[in-house]
Amino acid sequence: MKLPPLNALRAFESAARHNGFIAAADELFVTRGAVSRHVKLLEEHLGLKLFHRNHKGVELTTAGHDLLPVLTESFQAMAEKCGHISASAFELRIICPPALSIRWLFPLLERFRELHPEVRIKLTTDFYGAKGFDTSEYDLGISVEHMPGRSPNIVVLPLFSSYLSPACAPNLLKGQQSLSSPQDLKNFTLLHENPRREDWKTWAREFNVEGFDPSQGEAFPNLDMATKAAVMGAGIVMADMALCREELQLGTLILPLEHMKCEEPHGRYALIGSRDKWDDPNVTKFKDWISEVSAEGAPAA
Amino acid sequence: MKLPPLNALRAFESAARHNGFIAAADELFVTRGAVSRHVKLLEEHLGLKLFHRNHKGVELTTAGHDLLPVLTESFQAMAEKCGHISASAFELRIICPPALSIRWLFPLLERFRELHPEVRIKLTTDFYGAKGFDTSEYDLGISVEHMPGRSPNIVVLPLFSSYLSPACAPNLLKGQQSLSSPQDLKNFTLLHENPRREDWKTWAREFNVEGFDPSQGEAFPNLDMATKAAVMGAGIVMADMALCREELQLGTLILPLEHMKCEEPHGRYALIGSRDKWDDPNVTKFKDWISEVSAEGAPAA
DNA sequence: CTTTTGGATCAGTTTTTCTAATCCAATGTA
DNA sequence: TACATTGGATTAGAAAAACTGATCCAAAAG
Repeated sequence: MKLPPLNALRAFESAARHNGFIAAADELFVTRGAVSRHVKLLEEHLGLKLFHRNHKGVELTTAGHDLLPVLTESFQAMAEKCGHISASAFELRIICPPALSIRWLFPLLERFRELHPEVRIKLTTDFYGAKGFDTSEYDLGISVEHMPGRSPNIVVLPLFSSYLSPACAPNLLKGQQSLSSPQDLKNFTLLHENPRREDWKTWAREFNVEGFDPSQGEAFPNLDMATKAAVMGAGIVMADMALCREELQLGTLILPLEHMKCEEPHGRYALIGSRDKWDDPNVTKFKDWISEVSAEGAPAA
Repeated sequence: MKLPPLNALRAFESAARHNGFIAAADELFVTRGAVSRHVKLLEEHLGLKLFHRNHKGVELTTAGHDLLPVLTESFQAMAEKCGHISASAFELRIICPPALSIRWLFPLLERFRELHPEVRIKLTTDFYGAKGFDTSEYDLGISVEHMPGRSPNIVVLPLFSSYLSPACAPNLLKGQQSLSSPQDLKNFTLLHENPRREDWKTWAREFNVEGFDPSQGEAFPNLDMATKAAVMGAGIVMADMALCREELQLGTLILPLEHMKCEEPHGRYALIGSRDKWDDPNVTKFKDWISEVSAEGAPAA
């Protein structure tokens, strides 16, 4: 079956729903005549009357009653879906792990919003989860990314490197224990970001340090909290230098072994997204903006 | 949400389904340019791309993938429903009880088909069923109708009267038993149409006949069979004179009490239908035709 | 008896849509 | 390397569709 003229279907649907051509005309922003004409056209197309025309308004025929619901449902479904899709065109769903989010991205985001007020950013502050970056849930992700060979439809844009080095509150070193060589670490509590990274271990491996247990100490759900704990003097955190610049500047954290800093060994901070959406306008805006922001002020040089 | 231009939606749906604008253009009987334009328009309306344009054809974006199914389903549903409705416009569903159908309507119907070949008659030969004439299943019904006061949205068009009188095969009266007064009926087997009518009883009441048992005898599922049984000499049927004109003419049935004939006491043969459809073109064609046919040759005058 | 309500209709105009021709880029083919 | 082929984009002009606004009409309400 060939579909009747769609606009005629719509006019009929509206007229039937409102039980009158005038109401339909109002809804569709046209004149009564236009609606009348559309309905007539549809009736001719189908070969039967859809309305009984009484002196007072119209009333659906059996056929009209039969036809109405499927039209209403269909138009409704299409309108709803188009609405969602259209709304999603102004939406940018970003996922960023906690420390990076709260210590870096979040404060910057306001500037992006000023620059592109039409883009509605939905930021999720969390780790990716077991299956890695979920392209159906998020348009972009920001985190430390191991560059080579991801899934083929994932694109990675490197942003900046960061460096790992042990950090602690200055008071911690005012006691009996000194911390001038890595071996001294055995006398301190180590503070860990638990769920993902094994930064102490990698740092130790990187510098071939032995004589302390890099898994000893206390664990936190993310690096932000571990860092805060360090500020409070709870121990020594393997700090991500890009993420605690404020503490370092204020002097609430110091780097007792500053000469021993290694580049994030898992990779670099990067923006990732699906190839599909990589050239979407909003994604592009964000890409451009974040590249600039990263270049301008990020690395702990 | 305001619906995007419907024709653009259709063009996109077709293009997406075929994975190409050319195939869609063929399906919609337009040029490639038209499809291209429609899709572009829709994309502008939604504010995002629905296709990735590669050198070789097109490929749906995430948004496109998201949008396609609801469109396909909706258009499919609408097309199907319109198809059904449109087909029903050329259909006339008539129900007629067995004896009337086989003895009167059926042979005449060929003439109607010649006159209006575009109307597809679907004749159901059966009694109405417990709830009476079902306006949702049938457009028209033909049967004996008690005129006054039916359900308000049922219309009745009287066609012709018929008459009841006992009938039997001539041989039946060649035996010992004669049949010259109603009281003689007690010596014969009565033949009944079982399911609906109590014609013997009403006839007896009509003429105040006593001295025989009007419920005695054999029953058949309809009057056609009872009449045929009478022709075979099985007994005496309360014949509907309009429905056994052939037998009476041929002499295979006779009316031993011809002076005692009563008009169908339940009413007259009539066409009935729902008020809704009473002026539908096909219904009108049938009304006009059957009125004429009835007037011209029906009554057993 | 007049007004109001709700739809039908028509001529003329506006808007949309389509076509047909031409481009363009990539890819396979000779 | 040349060259046809494929599949989409683009454009101006032409054709078709849709809309308006005025006018009609019939029934019902005031």
